Amino acid sequence: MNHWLAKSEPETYSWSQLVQDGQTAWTGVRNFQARINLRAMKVGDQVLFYHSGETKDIVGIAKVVKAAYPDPTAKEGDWVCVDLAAVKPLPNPVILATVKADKALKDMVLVNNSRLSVQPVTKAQFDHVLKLAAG
DNA sequence: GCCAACGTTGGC
DNA sequence: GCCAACGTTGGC
Repeated sequence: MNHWLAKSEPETYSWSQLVQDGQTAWTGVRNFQARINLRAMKVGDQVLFYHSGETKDIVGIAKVVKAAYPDPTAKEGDWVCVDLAAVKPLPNPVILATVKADKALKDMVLVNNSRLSVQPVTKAQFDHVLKLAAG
């Protein structure tokens, strides 16, 4: 199983929206690097849900419920999306400053390339974030 | 509100 | 095919 981090501005699509919807099509990704990651996603992979902008924190865990398929919102170009479902919120959201300050997470893509909207996360990083979130 | 980082576009 | 200019994103 692989682990990922998906980024969204709360104003655009928030974690609470995902919880309310149960699951959603993760559309609108128009970035080559992110597309590679989308295509590598398998059903059952776990995804950290990160809010950029106001709060800048990892707030919940989602999972892939449908692997990459053509993005219906793409007018042109070979873009894909996946379906994500909410799994559970983190007991304590992990803010970006905490991630940055933690040596175990210094290689996270979130730290080094925060603009990438779909990022790979190692199992060690994933587990560490969960540990931080547990308090 | 500013600026750094990154991606994309367009002229050559 | 290179690179400058520009637009966008996101952290501060």
